[in-house]
Order: sequence, then structure tokens, then C-alpha cells
Amino acid sequence: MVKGKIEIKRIENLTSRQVTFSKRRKGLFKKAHELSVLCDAQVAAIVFSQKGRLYDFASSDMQKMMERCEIHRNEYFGEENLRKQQYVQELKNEMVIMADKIELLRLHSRRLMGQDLDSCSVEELNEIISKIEKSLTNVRSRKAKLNEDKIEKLKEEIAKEKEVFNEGSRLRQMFEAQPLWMQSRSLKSEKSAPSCDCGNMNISDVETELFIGLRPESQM
Amino acid sequence: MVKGKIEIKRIENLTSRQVTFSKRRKGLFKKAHELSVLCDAQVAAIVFSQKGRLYDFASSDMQKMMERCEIHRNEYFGEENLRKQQYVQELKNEMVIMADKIELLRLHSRRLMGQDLDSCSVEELNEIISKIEKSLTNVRSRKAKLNEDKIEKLKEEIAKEKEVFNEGSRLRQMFEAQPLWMQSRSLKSEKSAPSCDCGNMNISDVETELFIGLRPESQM
DNA sequence: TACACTATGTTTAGTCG
DNA sequence: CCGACTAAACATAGTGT
Repeated sequence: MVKGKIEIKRIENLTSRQVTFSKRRKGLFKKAHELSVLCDAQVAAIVFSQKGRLYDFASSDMQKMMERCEIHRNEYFGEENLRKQQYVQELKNEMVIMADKIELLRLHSRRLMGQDLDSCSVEELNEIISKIEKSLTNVRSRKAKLNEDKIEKLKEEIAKEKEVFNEGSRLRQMFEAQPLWMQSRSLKSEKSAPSCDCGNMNISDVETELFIGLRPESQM
Repeated sequence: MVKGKIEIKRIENLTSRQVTFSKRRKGLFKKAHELSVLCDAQVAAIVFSQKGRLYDFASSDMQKMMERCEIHRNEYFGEENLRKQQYVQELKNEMVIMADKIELLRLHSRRLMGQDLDSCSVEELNEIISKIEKSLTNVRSRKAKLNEDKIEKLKEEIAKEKEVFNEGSRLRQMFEAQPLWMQSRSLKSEKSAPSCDCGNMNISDVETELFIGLRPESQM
């Protein structure tokens, strides 16, 4: 039984630590109680075990204890609260500004729409008219641009169509100019496979054009 | 030097009590500290003296200590906080809605002003044009109304002026139609006082008209 | 008032059942 | 795991300075 003084540092042995925790906790609360009685003071002791379990002692009502405690720490808390209130106030101010902006924009829009003009002088009306006319010009020119673009596209399409049509009619002309024996031969080859062995034909460019017309890069 | 065990009850002697308070308080905090270190626990001790003075010890951060304490005891506080946060969130949501509204109104205005039309189709442009034309009609008709009102007022003014003028010229005509002797007499009376004793005149209506002309209810 | 001292009571680490 | 035990360490009431 060798009992020596102990170092104040974490007890590594779990069991020892738990036992000591229990004993000393009890001792602490006893001392707290004695202090409160002997000296007529309010004493509270709060202990959280490693596992997060709460043990507490309070000489008088714990709630009152805590309230008094909060008076002291309210300095911090109060600041926090004030900061939040200021933030809310800032938000509200911004909202007022936004609401004004909305009202102004709405009025502006309405005037541009030719409403709420009762309070306008002739000069103001003139200004609005000039704005609207300018705007009308802008919108119309935009529309005109779009329409022109569309027309341009259509023209191109028509041009292409025409191209195809011309190709067709040119071929037909050539076809009609051919001697009859050649016509029948062409018809026959069209009906069957497109493979044609026409090594004995002298109008070779017709054949060439026929294939170029189907290639994507071919243009007028 | 008689030292015996003491009863745990309030110390009546003030000085003794204060001394004991100091000593035992120190002891309590020391024990609290030892407990926290030896057993790796969080320990807090709070002492209020009779005078209301606060002494406290906390093994780790007091704020954290209190927060953990609040987890156990504070439902009201948490709710309060949550309520505030929700309020702030509501404000923020409203602001987002307002911002959207502003953006929409701004876009509407800009379109009405003939700007930012790139993304509009021809149909949309037609709609805008029809709006603007309607608006232009409105504003112009309002302007016309104002101008007409103004013209009406001016006409009235001119009519009054004319009235006064007519009165004057009629008087002049009558004056010129008078015989010479009467003219000189009139001139003389004009130069002197307007008082005229003309009882021997037979053109009495002239005299009457002269006075009626100055009355407010007289009209052409 | 405040500190130092010390006899004595109290607490508790380690041990045992 | 718990409680009991015990001696060493500790805390402190009363006292003196």
C-alpha cells in the first residue's frame, strides 16, 4: 500500500479515470454545497463527462443561476443580437429602395404605354412622344431587318430551287435532243441500276454534270 | 489553538465568512481544475458572492460550456433564434422576388423604348409595335386635348379682348358722328372733370350706353 | 486587511474482497 | 464492476503577525 502524491495530468487508465471522476465529482459538489451554506453564496458546478453526460450542482434554483450568468455573458450575446437587428434593418432599407425603384419603373412603363398622363404638361408629353417615336423607329427598323433577312433567305432558297429546276430542264432538253435509240437506252438504265457502262458516248460532260449536281460543294 | 471539525451552517461572523469564502472558493476552483485535467472532463463552477459579485471557473471555453448547457435546458431560446432566421430568410426571398420584378419591368421598359430587341421574333416585334402605336395614340390624344383646352381658353380671352375693343371702337364711331360743338364740349369735359350736365341733349341713349358699357354684366 | 502557519479534519489513490 | 478501507495528500479554521 504505497500511496504517493499524484501528478495533475490526464489519467490514462480508463477504469481509474472513471473511478476518480466519480469520487472527485462527488467531492466537488460537496465542497460547492459547503461553500454555499457557510458563506451564504450561490454556487453552481457543471460537469460534462467525456461521454457528454451532464452532472450539475446548484446551491439554489439552477434557472436563476443561469439567468444571472446570462446577464454577464449578454454583453457578447447582446452585441450579436444588435448585429442581427442591424442586418435586418439593412435588408429592410434595401427593400424600400427596391420598392421605390419598382414604382418608378412602373410609372415609366405606364407613361411609355400612354397611361397615367393626367399629371403631365404638354412639354412632358412632347418628350414622351419623342421617346415613343424614336422607339417605334427602332422597333420597326429591327422588324424590317428581320424581314429583309428572311427575304434574303427565301431568295437564296428560291435561287437554289431554280438551280435545281434549271438543271432538270437542261437535262430534259438534252435528253429530248438525243436520238431515239439513245433515249430508250437511258430510260432502261434509269429503271434498273444506276450503274452505266457508256464508254461509247461522246457527250461525256453531261454525265459529269449529272454527278456534280449532287455533290455538296457544287455551286452555281 | 483549539481546532475542531466545523458545522456546515452559515458563518455569522462577517470577517470569518469573507475569509472562508475566499479560501474555499479558491479550493473549489482548484478541485474543479484537477477534476477536468485528471478525468478529461469539462467542468465549470460559478459562484456569486452575497454582494452579487461573480466568480467563475471553466475548464475549457466558457461559451462552449454554456452552449452545451443550453442544449440541455433551452428550448425556448432555440425556437426564438429559428424564428428570427426564418424571418430573415423570408425577407431575402421577398428581395429576390422584387429583384426579378425590377428586372422584368426594366426589360419591359427597354423593349418599349426600342432596345434589347435582338431576342424578339417578328411576332413579338409586332406586338410591341402595336403597343407603342396605341401608346402614341394615347399620348397624342392627351396632348391634343390639352392643346384644345388651351385654344379654348385663348379663344375666350380673345373674345373678351375683342369685346373691350369693340366697345372702344363703337364709342369712337359715335364720338366721330357727333356735331363739332359737341366734340369740343366733350373734349373740354374730358380734360376737366367727367361731371356733365347735359339735360338739353336729345340723344339720350348714347349717354345711357356710355354708362352701361362700364358695367360688368353688359355684353354684345 | 492580508498573509503565514499549523493542527486538525477531509479527500482520495490505490488496494482488497 | 462496485463498495469498503486506509494512509498519504490535501484543505482549511483558527490563530498570530
